[in-house]
Amino acid sequence: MFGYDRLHEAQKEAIASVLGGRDTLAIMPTGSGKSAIYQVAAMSLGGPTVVVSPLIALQRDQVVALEENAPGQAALVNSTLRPAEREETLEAFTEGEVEFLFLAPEQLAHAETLERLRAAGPSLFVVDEAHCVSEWGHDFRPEYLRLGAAVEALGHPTVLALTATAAPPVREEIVERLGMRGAQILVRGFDRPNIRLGVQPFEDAGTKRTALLEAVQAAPKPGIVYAATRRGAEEFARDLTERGVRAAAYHAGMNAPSREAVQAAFMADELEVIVATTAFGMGIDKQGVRFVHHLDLSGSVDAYYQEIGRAGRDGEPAEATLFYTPGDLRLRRFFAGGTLVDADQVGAVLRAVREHGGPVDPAGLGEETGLSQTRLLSAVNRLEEVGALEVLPDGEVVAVEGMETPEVVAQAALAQEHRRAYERSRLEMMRGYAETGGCRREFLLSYFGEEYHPPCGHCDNCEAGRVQAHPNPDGVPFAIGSRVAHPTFGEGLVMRYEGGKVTVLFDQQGYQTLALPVVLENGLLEPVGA
DNA sequence: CGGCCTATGGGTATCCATAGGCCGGTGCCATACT
Repeated sequence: MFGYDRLHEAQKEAIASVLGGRDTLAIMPTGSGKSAIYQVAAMSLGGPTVVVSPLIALQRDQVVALEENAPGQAALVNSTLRPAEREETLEAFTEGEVEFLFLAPEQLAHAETLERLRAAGPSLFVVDEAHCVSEWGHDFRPEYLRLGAAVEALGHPTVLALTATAAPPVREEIVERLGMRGAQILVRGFDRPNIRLGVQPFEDAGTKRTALLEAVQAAPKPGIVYAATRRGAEEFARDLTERGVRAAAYHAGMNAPSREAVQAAFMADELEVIVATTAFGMGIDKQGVRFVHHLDLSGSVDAYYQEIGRAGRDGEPAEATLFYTPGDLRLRRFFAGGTLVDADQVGAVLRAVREHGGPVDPAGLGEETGLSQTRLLSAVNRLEEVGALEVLPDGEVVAVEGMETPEVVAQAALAQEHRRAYERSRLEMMRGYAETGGCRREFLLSYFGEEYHPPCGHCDNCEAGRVQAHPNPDGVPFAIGSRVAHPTFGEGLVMRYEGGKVTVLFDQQGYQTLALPVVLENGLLEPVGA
């Protein structure tokens, strides 16, 4: 029906899991046929399917793809529709005339829309690009944190979450926030052996920039350069053009037609190099990208791996080099700070909600509390996390009875502190990648919880002969993947060993790297559980 | 968080030192206007 000759094992396993009624999280690389999983599962199940997708462009791509093999079976609902079209689409879905309905999480904030989806009796709820729950939900697109409530409101159809990249804590959060029950987690194919990994360290930004300009000029193309800021992307694209490279910038500050034109030109090989902020990439499946270089480091290893994963999709040799100066960390530290709300602001929001009595739309509390929309949502999310507020499916909030204000505010502040610590620790892991003397592939794969025995022979450190064969696994005091407890950081998961240090992913504080002699001398880590 | 820019004060140097403010990434949606 969808034009596939056969399915590979991972797809079959995921489909079988969904058809068995199990909530399923499938982590598989782009191009491995994640769409086939939900398409085949959806057609084999009785009821219709709701697909949550973060970008309108992705929703359109999916509908176009389905239109070829299952005409009339897919539709989308978003803000670009006229009221009459929207009405017609929802009607068709409720009547069972359409199998697939694509929408962004924000759509589920309408009580009426949610009710009509419920009336359709969906049997499958798909969350595409599911890492957005964890990456975007906290401050940027808070509706991502409400998807679990929407699933409940729809009568808990089977949940299928799909993503290409998710480290263990991100997986955990997806499962928890979506309210997945007895979740089956399937992980496939993280290693991309054809991508050569490297880092080029520099003392100052100017020298680094010139070196990257020269590297791009000399490199086989097409390729992608990631920059941290819009201005940085534009200036770098301009300098490449002056050097005779067909290059253009891509970022969210450009108007829609320019963005589309740049992307189309890159896809059609009219452009050799695209210089982009993080705005570029989701849904891009271009085969012959020969390099993904970074002018500035990414905010996390998760983001970095996703970005370099756009190289070498054809399996042919490709390069991923990070051009690094320690000063790059500055801007990332700022971003990792997130939207800060202090205890007073959290308290003000809680009081405003209580004074209101019944359910209230938090967006309307701006005047009473004197806070911006972003801060309001941030405060609401923190209060929800500590159980002081309940967020209804339509986004309105009610105060939970019987909670002491000072206690709640202190807890919410602590929750925010943990979130910050986690974000900071993720950035520290990115710095760890930039500064490691070990096998870079082993570093990346262990970050994602995959066992790998270095040397890989295809990263700068391995090529320079700096990497020793893997230390005897029996020689380490705590097995990789085992749980340990620390007197101040609490419990965590042992991630990796390198150069006399051990990295532990703590549940509350995130990634911490500890000096092994100190740990052993002072008995700082204790094994936990069986 | 910290580099960069501008304003200010001191004081008369073909301006310097310092303080303070500004800026920086990702997209949905609703609303007002042409």
